[in-house]
Amino acid sequence: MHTAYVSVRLGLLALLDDADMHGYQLKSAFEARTGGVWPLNIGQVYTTLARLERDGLVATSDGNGAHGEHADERQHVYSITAAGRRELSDWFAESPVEGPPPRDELIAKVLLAVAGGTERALAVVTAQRTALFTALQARRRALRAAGAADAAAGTGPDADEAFAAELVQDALVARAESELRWLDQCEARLLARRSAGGPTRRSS
Amino acid sequence: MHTAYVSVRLGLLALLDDADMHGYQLKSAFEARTGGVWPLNIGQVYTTLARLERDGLVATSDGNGAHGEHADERQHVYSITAAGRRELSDWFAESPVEGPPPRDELIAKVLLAVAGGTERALAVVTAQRTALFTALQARRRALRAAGAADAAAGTGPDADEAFAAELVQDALVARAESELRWLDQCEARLLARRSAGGPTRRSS
DNA sequence: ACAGCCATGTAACTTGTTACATGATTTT
DNA sequence: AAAATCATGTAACAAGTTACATGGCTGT
Repeated sequence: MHTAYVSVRLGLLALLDDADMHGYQLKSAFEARTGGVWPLNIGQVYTTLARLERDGLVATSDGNGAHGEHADERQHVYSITAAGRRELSDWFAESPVEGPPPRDELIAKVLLAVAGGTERALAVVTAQRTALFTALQARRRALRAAGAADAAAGTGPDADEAFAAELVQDALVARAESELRWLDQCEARLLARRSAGGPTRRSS
Repeated sequence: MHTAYVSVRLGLLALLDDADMHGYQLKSAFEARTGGVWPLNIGQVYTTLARLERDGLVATSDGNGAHGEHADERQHVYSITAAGRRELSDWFAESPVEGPPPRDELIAKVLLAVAGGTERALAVVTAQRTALFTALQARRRALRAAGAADAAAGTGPDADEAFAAELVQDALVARAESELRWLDQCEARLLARRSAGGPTRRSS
């Protein structure tokens, strides 16, 4: 496929690769697997499943096996198809960096603030840094909490979910730290530029 | 507005806040401002401008002022409106972390690979790390090149573009480094989990 | 009876994205 | 004259997202 940023679609596919499920289960599984940070509207599960079925990546069957008769209408079980498995393994193997990098909100904000002049850019950088710092502290707290939950869960039924939560909090903390460092770099470059007599307003 | 990830829409708005332009100029300006890493299909500029106009965030006028008569049809100049400025300054002020974090391709890939078992997850982590490392080296080279270009441009006409390229390469390098560190963490956690007798396949 | 969860789905909409058609102007 | 660049737009579709309608089942 040629479209780049498709987490829900391939996420559902990955869950179905692990086990056949129906829509409602997929919602819970998706949220559990992503440490609870990515809520998924149940409606989207069904729209996405319909599109996956349209594209032949999943197949549906009634829950009661092949009884036919008056099989329970409201229990559609989805399974991944061979084509779906192919698509999924392509996704897992695929390099995360081919073609242009995904548009990032923070990067876009800063770069485009620079278009409005050095002063505006500095203001935006400062504001974003403050907000990020607060968020980072919250994430670190969440990480400690996740660690405690993980220890408590041991190898119990919630261990998988706690493990996922830990991984995702790691990632969010790492990202926030990297963004903070980048904002510092931006500020330094902007200040250097201003004192070097650079443009304070866009030239053309 | 309630939709979260809108870089093109607000990007064009930010550029128009700096100066009135027509569509074709916006394409060049957007790409210049984003250091050339985010190419923008010219068609999208016009669709996005049409939507911005529909929403009252930009206004259009013919290029020849208010002549009326047979003003050049093919030179539409767009300007930001008061409502547009409000929207834009909201965007700049807005915290990057309210509500759930954006779905990230790499995080999603790893978390959902974990759903398929520890071994699969380890394979994905390794593959992604190798690819990322290669990309990181390329980015560092690009950054050195951007630095050289910046020095050469001085305060000339290309200085703005070179400056933007530098900022964006900083960001991409920082992100890649953070992702690499995270992948290391993931591997460590996965290995610890495996040797602790954790599940190698999803339980239910 | 009622609240709340389980379960399925649809209609409507948003932004992002590209392929295509069209023509003017400038450069070679 | 041909090629490249400037310039504008439309049609069509993908994926994400939510509000809403519908009903079964379970516990109080």
